[in-house]
Amino acid sequence: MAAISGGKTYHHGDLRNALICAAVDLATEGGPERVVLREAARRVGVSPTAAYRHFDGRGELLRTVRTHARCVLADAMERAAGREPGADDPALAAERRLAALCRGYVGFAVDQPGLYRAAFCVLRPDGTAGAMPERQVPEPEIRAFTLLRDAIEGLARVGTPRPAVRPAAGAAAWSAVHGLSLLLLDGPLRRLPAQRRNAVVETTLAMVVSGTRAL
Amino acid sequence: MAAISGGKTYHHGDLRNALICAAVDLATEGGPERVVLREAARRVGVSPTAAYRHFDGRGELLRTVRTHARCVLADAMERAAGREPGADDPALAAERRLAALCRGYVGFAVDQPGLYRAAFCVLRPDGTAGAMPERQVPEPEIRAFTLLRDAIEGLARVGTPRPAVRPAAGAAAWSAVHGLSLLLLDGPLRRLPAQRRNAVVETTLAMVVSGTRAL
DNA sequence: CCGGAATGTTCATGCTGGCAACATCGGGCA
DNA sequence: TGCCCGATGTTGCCAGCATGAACATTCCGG
Repeated sequence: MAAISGGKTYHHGDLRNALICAAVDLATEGGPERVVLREAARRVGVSPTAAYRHFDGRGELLRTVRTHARCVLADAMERAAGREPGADDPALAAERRLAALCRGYVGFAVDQPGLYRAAFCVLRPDGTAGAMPERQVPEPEIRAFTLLRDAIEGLARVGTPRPAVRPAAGAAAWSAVHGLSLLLLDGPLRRLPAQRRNAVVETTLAMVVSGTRAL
Repeated sequence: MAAISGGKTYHHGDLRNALICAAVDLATEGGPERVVLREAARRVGVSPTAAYRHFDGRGELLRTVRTHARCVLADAMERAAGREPGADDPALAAERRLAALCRGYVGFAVDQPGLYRAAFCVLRPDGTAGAMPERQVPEPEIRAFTLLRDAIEGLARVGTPRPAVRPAAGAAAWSAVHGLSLLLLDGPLRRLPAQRRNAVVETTLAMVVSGTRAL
């Protein structure tokens, strides 16, 4: 992250990484719209156009930040689930794990609003608004989603009365925590005092868990 | 919306409204970030700075668009609920109404992605990132939310076993449909074929309805 | 040791938001 | 009736941003 020598050389040596770090910092501070090529370059101490040697443009840089943010989010969820004490009843344990993952999700969003928003910012493919499906890269799986889906599957496996696992159940749970996070961040639930906020989170989690069970 | 005479006069006569219309069109086409003062002015055929006579700046214009979009969203929800056939069983009717409202919500988001995103875009208060709580205008109630909350209250009133209506239940339901909408629009559920998308919507609705009942 | 490929820099273009000074119109008041 | 002032638009200007072209420097492999 930091260059070894203090002596400034013409070549930075690790510009790409340095730019990513700066951009992540920017996103952390002010969300995706704050991720600005010139500012990232400025912080690294390099001319703006230098970034073009390593990224196609602002979009590419933002995409990289987004990938990083998604990764950090999933890590936070796993950590939250890891802290959850086990339970003798496997069904209870599965429920607790799902709830813990969701809590981790929302907690990350609240603690790191900028990064969270960057994790799900929309990225215009490019200026050409034409047809051309071209790059049909299926887009790497988002680990946060995988975690939720697996937790729900686990819930279905041990649950009583062992509900059929609907393929869309993961998306439903994800919708709830995602929407909740955004409403808490920029939405109308923004200024909720911590106490009330917690109540909303727990209510939503209850809805998700029992709603999933009933699917 | 349109000026009566074709003859261009120095004074537009209804610039504020014309700008709002143009801005709404822009939002419809490309979401809130597309709402650009200069472009709106250009479409109306007026100089950019003229807009400053009617709006404090881009933020004000966007805020107006947002208000409009929220209103249109609520209208769409009410229309969707109105189309829903009644039921003899009041509990069933209440459930149907809630589901219909939710379907209207998501349907609007999918049909009008730009407007929907504008309806919930985040608006930096102003450049001054200082303290100064100042304008504590409690922000007008969002009708879409009110509709959901009332529907849930209605559900609780006639439901069996008549669950206590949790104050946060509305927020939970809102979270689900909001998150679902965003995941469908820009999120990873973007490219879902209509059939699969419908399945996800219905599953989420089922989760909301039964999850709310279990609260 | 040297020349090409990487990597950075400067310069230029075109977009945006925003401010100040100036121009024009139109309605109310003497 | 006529005139003046405020509302409304305009031109000019500046700063910040994305992006591309042409040029400079450095590093590394043959």
